[in-house]
Amino acid sequence: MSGKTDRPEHAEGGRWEVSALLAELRRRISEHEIPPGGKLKEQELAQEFGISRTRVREALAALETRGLVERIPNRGAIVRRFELGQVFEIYDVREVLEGLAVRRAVENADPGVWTAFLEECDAEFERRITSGQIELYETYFNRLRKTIIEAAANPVLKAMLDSVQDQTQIIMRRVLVLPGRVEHGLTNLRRLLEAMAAGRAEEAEQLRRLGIRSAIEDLKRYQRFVL
Amino acid sequence: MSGKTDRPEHAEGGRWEVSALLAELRRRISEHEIPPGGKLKEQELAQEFGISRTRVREALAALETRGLVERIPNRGAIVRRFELGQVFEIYDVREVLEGLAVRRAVENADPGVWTAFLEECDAEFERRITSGQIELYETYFNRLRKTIIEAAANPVLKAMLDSVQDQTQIIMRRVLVLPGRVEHGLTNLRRLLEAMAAGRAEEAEQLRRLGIRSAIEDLKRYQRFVL
DNA sequence: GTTTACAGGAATGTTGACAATCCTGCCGAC
DNA sequence: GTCGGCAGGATTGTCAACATTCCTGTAAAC
Repeated sequence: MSGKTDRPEHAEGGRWEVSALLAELRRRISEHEIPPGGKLKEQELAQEFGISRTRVREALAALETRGLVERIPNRGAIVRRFELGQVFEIYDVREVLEGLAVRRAVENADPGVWTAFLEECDAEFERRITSGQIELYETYFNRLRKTIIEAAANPVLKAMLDSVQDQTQIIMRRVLVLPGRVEHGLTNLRRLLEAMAAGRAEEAEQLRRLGIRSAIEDLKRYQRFVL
Repeated sequence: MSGKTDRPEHAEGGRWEVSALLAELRRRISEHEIPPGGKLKEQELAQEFGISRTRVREALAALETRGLVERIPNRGAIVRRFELGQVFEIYDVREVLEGLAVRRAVENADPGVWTAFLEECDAEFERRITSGQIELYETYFNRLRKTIIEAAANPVLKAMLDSVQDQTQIIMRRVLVLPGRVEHGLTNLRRLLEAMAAGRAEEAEQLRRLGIRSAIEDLKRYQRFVL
């Protein structure tokens, strides 16, 4: 929707810029552009975005309460580093939240939406993914997930899911390349979409939770390679 | 020493004061000391706490990301006012989160903890509550809830539950006084504690969720009196 | 009587400067 | 050679002042 500002230097936006900085920092952290433990220097960011340090600090504080950075007094803000145990904690919560989202989505939305996703997920699609184009799966899955959360129509739920997504995006991307993971994920996904298209909300919720647990199992099994 | 803002000797916490202000504001909002829609003036708070407006602003920003206040540009921060629909949205999420907490608590903690709670919840206890001492129920329930969340041992889950608790404390206190609510709640609670003491995690989770849905049903039924 | 324009005051938004703290490189003692 | 102290620079924390925006009361016009 709202295009990116190519030039942060012309400052007419007032308060809009601090949220732009916030979104940009979220992206950089999620995309691993700034690695865990990386420092976020206030002056640097202030200069880059053409705003004052005070406003940068505001964005940093917001990132802290979102759990993306850690602020040590007098030592600045660093990108938070997640222990494996914390990832499991996050996914324990994520499992029930995503399940709720799927259930509400099935209850609210037209089944045709899910049928369309199901048709898109055909043999040719699977062949292309399993032959190496994993980013295809990622794109497809993110699109589906976004549609589900949208259909769930619960802003509180959406905010919490956004938060956990930010915190775990990188690590789950690493899980995607593990042997057999996408195949397993696709099988789960088809069953999930079938249940959703058929309007079986309870079953869909359970399948979604199963899919998440399955991914976590793979993470546990291969944790030495992921970290 | 003769300054207007001579504070006690332990006042040099630096960053400690801003979190103290944050906690105090959280309390005032939760306790309805500042009503929904009430304004939070920066200068007033700065003077009361003997700190600068900049730090007050920091606390206000944190409250905003926690969803407790609403900040309108150039018009200041007001305590957020919840529509009934938003309360339902929050409780949709809260249901699955509290359920998860109970399940993990049963899995982690010693069953004796729940037996103790169960014994405390006897006929005499119920008589005193139903004869008007509703605050007894509230205290007891909050204690149990805190124990459960503690036992669940998941900081991410705890943070989210704290957040929803802050946002709904007042409205659920109003629900407590509705006809038959505490009686209904106590019955649910006993069954829940029995399941927990017996180590039936799945059943306990379902019972906890049932209890929350039941409270929400009462809220729906009497919504004209609650709002 | 109602509406509109406008000035005065009050509150918020933003900035640059100053103070406190921490990290780094260097130097001398043992 | 290693350890501890010690400036000097860099970075964060805090503040008061200035700029901007919004609200309010007053008065004139219709």
